[in-house]
Amino acid sequence: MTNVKREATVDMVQPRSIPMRDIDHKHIRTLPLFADIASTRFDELVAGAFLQRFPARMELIREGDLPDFLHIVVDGAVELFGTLEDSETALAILKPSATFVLAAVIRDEVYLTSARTLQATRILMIPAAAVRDVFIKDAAFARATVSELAHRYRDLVRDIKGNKLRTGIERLANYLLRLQEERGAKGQFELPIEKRTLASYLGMAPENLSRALVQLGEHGVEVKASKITIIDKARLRRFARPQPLIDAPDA
Amino acid sequence: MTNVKREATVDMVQPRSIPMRDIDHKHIRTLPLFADIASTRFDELVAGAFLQRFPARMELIREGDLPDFLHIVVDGAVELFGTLEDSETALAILKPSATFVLAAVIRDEVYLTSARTLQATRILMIPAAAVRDVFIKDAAFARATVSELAHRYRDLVRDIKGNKLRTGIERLANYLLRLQEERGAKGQFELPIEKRTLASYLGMAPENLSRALVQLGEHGVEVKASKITIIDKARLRRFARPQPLIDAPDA
DNA sequence: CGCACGCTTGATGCTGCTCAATTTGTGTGG
DNA sequence: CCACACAAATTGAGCAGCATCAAGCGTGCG
Repeated sequence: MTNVKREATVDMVQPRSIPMRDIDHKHIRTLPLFADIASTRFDELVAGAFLQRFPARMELIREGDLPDFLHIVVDGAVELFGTLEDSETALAILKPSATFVLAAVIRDEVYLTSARTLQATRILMIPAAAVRDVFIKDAAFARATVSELAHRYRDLVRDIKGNKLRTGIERLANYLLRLQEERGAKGQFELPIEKRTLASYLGMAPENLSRALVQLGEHGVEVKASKITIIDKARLRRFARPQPLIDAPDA
Repeated sequence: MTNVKREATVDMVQPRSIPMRDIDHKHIRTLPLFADIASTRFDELVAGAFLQRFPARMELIREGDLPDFLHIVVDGAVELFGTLEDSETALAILKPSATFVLAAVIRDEVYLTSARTLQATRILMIPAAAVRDVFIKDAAFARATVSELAHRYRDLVRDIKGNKLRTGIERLANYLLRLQEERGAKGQFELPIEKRTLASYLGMAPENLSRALVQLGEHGVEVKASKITIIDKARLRRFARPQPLIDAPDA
């Protein structure tokens, strides 16, 4: 269950930092979190925001620190992970337009998780104080925040259920089914992240993920490096027994 | 990790139901969720609310159903649990003044968890539609909801970290330390819930909880039935290695 | 008093972790 | 473009943690 902590291979790289007002923020504006907010309030958030580009494996935040910024993944991928002594475990893999550390920012309490980039990634960083300020003044933003948090809360509940009620290989099988849906239900697709990260997210040792992928050969899956082919979806579903209240049907 | 589902022993008991307007709601009014809400809005919530008394082991809600009410534990205790086929696992143990299914009510989506009473319990039930309505109209309530949800979210994150990074006996040791703090740091206290429920919450089989309690005899704990005595707290802490970012220092 | 249920204890086996060795893949510099 | 260096992935062997099955014990309640 526990993986040894990896050190970042890239230290002290100065990420490029661009003031938000200089860039196109139409896309950000359309995110559910900001869609209904008043324009003046949105400008307030944007005023102090920065879009930063980070290389892969860069630690973005560390658990225990107080939040300075709300983070939004613009492109790339981010891993949220928790540590205990020198073990760590992945709690979530975040893709574009996901926000993170919203709960810590709103409560102004220390981060419970650390975060690192999994690939070259651009992050929009909005000053925490501005978020809390607009949150107080703008009811639409407050409501959107609730909706976002409730959504995240439900994701965590599903994760916990899966972790406690299924075996590792079952979690893997369901993960592959979900991934296939995301990729437009095609039979063949690539794993979007490294296997060791996936293993950590699924709560298993990397060695066991390897073995589990081999085992799924018996259940309609073919694996070649990071290329997954689902040969017999019905068979895989029969093995995985996906369940709507665990396997995330909601957006 | 999985426990066989228990059937409720009490069926079809008609719980006593009392319209909220007839009872004392000063206490409810002071909960963080309602403290800053406008009086007229609070009356709106209370208008359709009911205080119901349930016997032990009564199923209150079932995962997959749509939310009719926001629930608040007035006294007694409630278990939130998730099921998969005929296994189940406890996700949370709720004590007085805890609210539950807030996320489902706000998003108007199906419950992800079921709930049952662990003892005779009174629950305040506020119609879901009223909650959503006031949530839209009252910014203070919206903000309080965020704070509550963010708090719950963080509790779940801590649970996941503990589940993935510690062994069962370590989770137990830390649970006992936390319980002792709640009970005013006295050396002796009672387990507040049945051991089988505790086992499920801690993610272990009831048999293993028994054995784990015996093992903790080596680490400063004495157990007699449900009476726990912490003989040597320093020793127990040395074994448990509690960690603030997992073991809930925040309210 | 006896039955039911929760708890305990023992025996056994599976799941999945750990350690170690090898192979594969990837990024870097020549 | 190739060679090298390093990280990731795979494979095997052994073992710890924990579930399961089974039997016996204690206690509260009808």
